[in-house]
Amino acid sequence: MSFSGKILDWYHQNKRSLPWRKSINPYKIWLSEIILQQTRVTQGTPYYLRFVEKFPTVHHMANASEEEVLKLWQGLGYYSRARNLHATSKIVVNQYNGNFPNTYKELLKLKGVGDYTASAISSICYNEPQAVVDGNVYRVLSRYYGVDIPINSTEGVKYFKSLAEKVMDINDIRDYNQGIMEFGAIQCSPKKPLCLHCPLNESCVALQKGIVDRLPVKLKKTKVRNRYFNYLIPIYKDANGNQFTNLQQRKGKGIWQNLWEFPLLESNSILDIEDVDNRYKEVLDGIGEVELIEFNEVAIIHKLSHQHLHTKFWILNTGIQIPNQISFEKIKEFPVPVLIADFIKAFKF
DNA sequence: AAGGCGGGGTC
DNA sequence: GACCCAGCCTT
Repeated sequence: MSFSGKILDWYHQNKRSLPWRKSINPYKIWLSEIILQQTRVTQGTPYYLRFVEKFPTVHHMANASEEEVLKLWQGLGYYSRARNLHATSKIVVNQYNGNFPNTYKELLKLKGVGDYTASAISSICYNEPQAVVDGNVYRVLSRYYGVDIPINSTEGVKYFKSLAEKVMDINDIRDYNQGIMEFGAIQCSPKKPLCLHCPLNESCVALQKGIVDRLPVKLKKTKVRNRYFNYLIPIYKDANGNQFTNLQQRKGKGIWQNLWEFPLLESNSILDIEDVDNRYKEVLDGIGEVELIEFNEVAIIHKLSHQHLHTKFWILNTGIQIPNQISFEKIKEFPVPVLIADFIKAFKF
């Protein structure tokens, strides 16, 4: 039997029941594909369920604010996906009359939709013969055909896309594409693949050569940058006992764009209480004299894929109102990075 | 062509 | 610690 035939047979026997597989509604497929970019099914599924609950159609999402979308996305990471998700929902409503484009070529024009996602949507929703190439497909093809071209090189991207197109089943592309990805996730997994009872184990080049654990080949790793964050939490209590603090929205480039955080004093190394006392006015002026309290003695190292954020939180009790202050009860309504959400939880606002 | 962009799970 | 995850975008 052909490669694609075995993939299809395996899929029909082993596919998981996943919420987005219950329909081929392009809005739901698009939503699931954006959520699942660089994200495991187990992590993305609860987000998908909350999104379809809150935004049943593309119109619901388009009518929401970016802030609402970011809040629902909070904790999932790669927040440009959420910003593009919202922007695209508005484009689909306003420029496509609420109907998603139904071809690979048109889908590719949408924000946040690249080659993989356009292929996935067009094949799953419309049976258009476009080969998906995600991390699973790279792994399955590189092993089965014994290809050691780095998957993240320009040559590799072209080679594997071409190979994927060559071996796909255009007569059932919807199930074939989902099948090869599911096969990569369940059977041909990164660690400890189930080669012993694999339907392809008699013709898998990597297995025959004993190099399954060395494929696929990937170039280098990202270098990690250390940064030193001092979050300053101003606190003002009024005569009625109501408490206030301050949040600011991250703008411009870099991490966590459009998410909210406490006033941030970034430094070149870890600061002690004296340093902060001398410098807090750089980012938090107009709050008068303060009582400065070190919240965590040992810096929290929040790890992103490319940055390590050595973070200390400082409490600044002040006797006068804080510019742009917000009440404690409002804090939880803002979309914030996990680092901030964890602090909010620990501080018990 | 290379680097930036999150957070969590696994080994 | 290192690797990986239904990748995309900018420079």
